Amino acid sequence: MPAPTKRPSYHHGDLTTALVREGVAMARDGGPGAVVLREATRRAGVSPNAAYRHFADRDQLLGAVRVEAEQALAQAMQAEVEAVEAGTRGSPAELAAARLRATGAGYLRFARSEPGLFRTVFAEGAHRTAPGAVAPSESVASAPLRVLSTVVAEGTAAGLLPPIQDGDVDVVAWSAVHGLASLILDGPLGGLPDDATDRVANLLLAVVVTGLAHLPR
Amino acid sequence: MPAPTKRPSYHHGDLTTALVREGVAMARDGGPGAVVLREATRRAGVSPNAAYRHFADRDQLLGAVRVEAEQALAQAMQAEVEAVEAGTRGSPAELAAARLRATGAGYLRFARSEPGLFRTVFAEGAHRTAPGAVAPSESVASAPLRVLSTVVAEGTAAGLLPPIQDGDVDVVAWSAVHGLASLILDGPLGGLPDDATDRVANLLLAVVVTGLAHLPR
DNA sequence: TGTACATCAGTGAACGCGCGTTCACTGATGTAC
DNA sequence: TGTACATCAGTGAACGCGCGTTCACTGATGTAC
Repeated sequence: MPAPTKRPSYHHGDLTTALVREGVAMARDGGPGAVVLREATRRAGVSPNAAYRHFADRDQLLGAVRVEAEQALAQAMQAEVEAVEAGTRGSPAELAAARLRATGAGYLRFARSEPGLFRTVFAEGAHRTAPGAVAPSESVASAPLRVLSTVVAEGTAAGLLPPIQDGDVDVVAWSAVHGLASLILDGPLGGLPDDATDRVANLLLAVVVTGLAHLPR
Repeated sequence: MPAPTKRPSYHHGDLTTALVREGVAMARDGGPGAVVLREATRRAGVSPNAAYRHFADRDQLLGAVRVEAEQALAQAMQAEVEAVEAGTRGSPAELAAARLRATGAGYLRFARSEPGLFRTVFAEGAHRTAPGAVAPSESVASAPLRVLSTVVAEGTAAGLLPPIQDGDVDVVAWSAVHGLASLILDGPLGGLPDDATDRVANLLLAVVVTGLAHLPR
């Protein structure tokens, strides 16, 4: 581990960015609990209380880290979706199905390759809202949800998915992959070998897309 | 809050049981993080270190609490499954489908009504296993998984579910409901009004059962 | 271009927190004879 | 039935931990005139 590089002047320059960057590094290694304010300042080569010029408290720093993690997740999903585009084949509905599966596959890939960041997205208290708050489809959606919603909208337009209450399909699809990710990361599926995990993931994606497509209309 | 009742003798009598009971109460109120060893002894009217005659450390106490939570979850699922039995109607496959949906509904009901206990079942580190550990279907299954597996086996026998790799259907079904539960408890769906949650839950259960039933064989 | 001064971004030292856990000890219990 | 003694289940006091956070302060910067 490199010693914190001496900064040239008394002022850091961009401590806000530096603290978030160090926070993301900690989250990547150890999840949300590992995002420790004092450690972030240490790594940035600054005294602990310097952080309070930039964040009201530790929770606000964690919030900023969470946003980064969320964007990384969205990018992983988007990348997987766009990979489908390449070999365009089949009917619009078939393409839409492939893209929907890819969205889920990207989600699962990210959860498995970046467990710390994934857990950070769902850090305790991060989503605590007052009862009766607006549904996700009605509020400003998070970046990952926006990726999913777009793909779902295309699937609906292509006739693959049923034209039901806006947002419901998103929640169903999201739940399925999120559950598998959770059971792998923090549940009894953690010890599953990679090939079994892949097999189950593919089955899950197939079941959800098939189930949505075959729903009574 | 009642003061700890004076116990008649120097010896407690059944401190192990008492500590687990208090631990469960704390978990119910605040999840796994709220299971505090010192507080458990306080409530049992005993000095903190007395706990160490019964548990090696705090983690072992939490483990005992987790087992209780797991059994409560299994009971909630089982109760919902058995409620279906009452009005027997339709083909064996239709009955099996109803029972499978009931299993999921019980899971979701428990997660929503006992969030603290539900979170405790999946407490951090609870399921941490060495890589390459056995799959859940091969190991001694947890009580909730046993309930699910039984219902899935019936569904397979009834021809509702595809005869694929043993355990895979369980994981798919489990993932779906677990994901919704997680998104509600710790994710962005927390603020959803009850009726919307119910609607989405029913949709999810329908999609999974439909998807499994319509899978290419 | 130079200076006065408000403002901003750091420092250094210290707190309190409440926990899990350990040490050396004592009161109560049950069993062998 | 009584006593000696090993064993078990509690007590009381104390540690160290590392954190988040606050206080009073100082060095650096930029703007008005």
